[in-house]
Amino acid sequence: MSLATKYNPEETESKWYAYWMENGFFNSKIDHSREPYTIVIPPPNVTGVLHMGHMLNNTIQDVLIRKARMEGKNACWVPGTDHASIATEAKVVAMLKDRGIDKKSLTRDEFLAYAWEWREKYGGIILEQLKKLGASCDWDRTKFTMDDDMILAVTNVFVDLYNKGKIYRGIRMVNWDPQGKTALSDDEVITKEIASKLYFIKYQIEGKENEYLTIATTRPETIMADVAICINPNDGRFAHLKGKKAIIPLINRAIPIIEDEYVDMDFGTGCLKVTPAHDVNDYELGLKHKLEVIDILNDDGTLNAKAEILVGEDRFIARKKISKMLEKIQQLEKTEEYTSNVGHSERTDAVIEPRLSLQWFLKMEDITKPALRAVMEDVIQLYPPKFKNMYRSWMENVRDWCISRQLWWGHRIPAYFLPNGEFVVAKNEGEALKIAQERYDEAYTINDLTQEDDVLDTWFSAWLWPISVFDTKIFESGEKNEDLKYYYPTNDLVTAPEILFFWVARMIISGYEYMGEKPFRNVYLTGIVRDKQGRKMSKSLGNSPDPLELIRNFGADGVRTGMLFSSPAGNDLPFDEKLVEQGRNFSNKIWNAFRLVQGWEIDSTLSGESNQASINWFENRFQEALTEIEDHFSKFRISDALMSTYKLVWDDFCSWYLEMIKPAYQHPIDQFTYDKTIGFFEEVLKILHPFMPFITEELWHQIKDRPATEALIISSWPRPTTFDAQIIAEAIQVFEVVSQVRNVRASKGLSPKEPLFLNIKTEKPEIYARFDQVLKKLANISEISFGQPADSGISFLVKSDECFVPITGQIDIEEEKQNILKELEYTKGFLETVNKKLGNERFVQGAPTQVVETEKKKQADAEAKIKALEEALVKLQ
RNA sequence: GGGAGUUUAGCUCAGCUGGUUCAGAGCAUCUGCCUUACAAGCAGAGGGUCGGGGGUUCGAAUCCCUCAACUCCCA
Repeated sequence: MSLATKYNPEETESKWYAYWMENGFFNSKIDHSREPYTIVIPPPNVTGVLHMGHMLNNTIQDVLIRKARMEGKNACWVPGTDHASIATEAKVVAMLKDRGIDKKSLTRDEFLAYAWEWREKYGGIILEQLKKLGASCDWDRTKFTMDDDMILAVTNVFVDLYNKGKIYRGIRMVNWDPQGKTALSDDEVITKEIASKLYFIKYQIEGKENEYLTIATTRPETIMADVAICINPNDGRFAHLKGKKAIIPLINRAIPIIEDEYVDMDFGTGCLKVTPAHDVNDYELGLKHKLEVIDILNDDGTLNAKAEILVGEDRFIARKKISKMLEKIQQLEKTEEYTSNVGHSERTDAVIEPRLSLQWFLKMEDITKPALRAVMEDVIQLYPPKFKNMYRSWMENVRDWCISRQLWWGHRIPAYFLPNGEFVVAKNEGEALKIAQERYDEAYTINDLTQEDDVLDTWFSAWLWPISVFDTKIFESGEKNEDLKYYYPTNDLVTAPEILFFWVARMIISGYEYMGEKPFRNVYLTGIVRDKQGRKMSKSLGNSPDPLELIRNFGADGVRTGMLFSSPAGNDLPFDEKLVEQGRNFSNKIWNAFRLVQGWEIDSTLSGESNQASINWFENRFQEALTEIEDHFSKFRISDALMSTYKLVWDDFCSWYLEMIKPAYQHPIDQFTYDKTIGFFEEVLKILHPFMPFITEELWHQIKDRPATEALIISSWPRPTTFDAQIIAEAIQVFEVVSQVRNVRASKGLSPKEPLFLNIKTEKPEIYARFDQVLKKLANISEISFGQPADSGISFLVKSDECFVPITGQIDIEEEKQNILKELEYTKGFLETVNKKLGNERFVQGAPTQVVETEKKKQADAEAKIKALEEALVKLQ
């Protein structure tokens, strides 16, 4: 035997991946004779290295794409990465810091040169890692959201939407990340519950020596930005304060006391400090009452000159100091422990500062409508469908999308400011100048243009992905190229629910806006990979295994199946190394099954007749399983499809079929059975291939030498046909007898080597006769007889067939009696409930006839069983 | 505060329109085996009354109500 007893994946994997690449099996070209099957990868960001979430997500995509390829579809999986403005810029800034370079000392172009250098060096890592997993992407199509043509696409979309009046510039309260020094969209903010304090601060009433009002706030450092105190007009407690002014402590500025029903009389003290520059609600209130806006914070979260005191201090330090200062002048009445929800930057984890700034927005109200409808009407199907609710609530309450970011790394906004304070939007300087000259002043030159410094939100490029990976020109010309016509809409999108709004919804929006058509048919939402304690796997927690290490230890096939064993759509995957271990064991099982078959000698003079029943059974069983597997796939139940495959291979093929037809040691096998078995093996390898591409391709070529045109990856998926359920049921009956005989041996301590007699009392002896050889081999039976047994022995029932194993000496008659009595009692009880049902007229009349029929059959079976048990009991006497 | 989801064997999960494919699977556990394909294995076994309570029905894991716990989304 030339093969090792243990499968060694490392060599196999690199060999076959190279082979697939060399033969261009991953590449897809337009072919109108075949149906396209397209997936665009959720572009991992260039800063990333492969993590467990990617592993799960890309394994699923690879399973889908490989199956489609085998089904004869023109499978096209487009890979790529996105530029991840914030994350990448943060990495580059950090890298520069290590080299002793301050970002502020660089020009934009100098900084971008470093950024590109960084991306050249690290940007491709994650794609290389995907190859280790076996991902069969069309690498020739690899895209990056900041490729020249992709930038142009984004620019054109911006200009187009601006010209349509959908993009505007406005002052808004945005989520400011003082660390990243950029605005964030609402989706990039994570709210966390933080234990903080509620500070009760006394404000003196103007002109009254000893009269104060008290406000409660979690942010005492913002009192210097207060412009009013607000009370509820219905609040009798404060009626006397109407029209008066209060004095801000420490800086002694008088501010009006205003009235608005917005104030919650039950919360805090009922007096609300109004700070429009630093709170969203206060900002709205400020607009309503036409209040002044005083912004006391710098973009890095330190206090500015308008604060008058503590200028230059960080906001959190200022908070502590102000608390002390207030205490000193006895205007801090008290503090209370308080849990508040505080927004944090998804990228930098800095506490978000609500901040007023001039930003670019995309109007969402109209543009989202077709996208909402598409999902609600299942034109685009979400798996699992429970996400429809979430999708709807988001789309119905969507706010305008803040698309500008105060960063350098990204798509620079194509807006050009003019000396007269106006701006024009155009795809390049030349166009912009032309418009500026036409609209404002013929005398303008290129030097009069100053381009907007901000870049666009990363998602503003990613939302075009299903279109732009095929065609970047359409956004300019409106003409679709051939690729786009052929591959769009794509078929399935596999991604995480976390980015359902960030990304999926926006792709749907842009799909309808620019193609008038959905970007994909199905969206499969994977769960989050968690550790055993249920925590999300993350770099900062250090609770994530290294995926490449896992692949080294368990094989890519093992890891792929391990990830899929327990990951129903939309459900989190509690990761446990046990899972990939199970995957590895499965690889090994398949490997060894092959070693067995490969070692057989063939004797062409032998007849395979005795194996005919086994072969027949497996053919039908395979079809049954295939039908099941297809059904699972059609519902995106990938885990279940894998489990059905797993059981077919391990239980049916290895544990039953191979054992049934296996020749005795050092005996040859007949040609017919051998050929059939190899045929089965090949079919099994095919259905395993999407899950375990490497080992299956290896064994496929171990079976025989084949040219590249016959590689497994491009072989054809087995066609489901009808199967005979009767044949399968009969085999199960025989298997059950085998199990029971083995059980008798185990419970009586008999050696498997000692042959036994078996007597079966049945109405259908032909079933057992057909599997005569199998029964004898698998249960080590020397002789099978039918009819009434002469001797006493151990008996058991399989359905209503009564089996006897005559053994002498070792039987404990009393124990046997007890066993039979126990079963008899149970069966009688069972019969009673059935009889009760059938005796109930309302049941007989009300229930469907089929149900009544099965009850009658249950009755007959139970009666037969009771009779058989009673006879067995008599025999024991 | 509003909304959604989950709760079935030790663990992770299936159980579609209420009725034998209704109590299942895989893993784990226990027992016996190194039987020349595989100890990363083989053979066998045990284990849950379906979160609690109430209701509808001839019949409920499945429908309704209620309580509880957990998770997520939005505010």
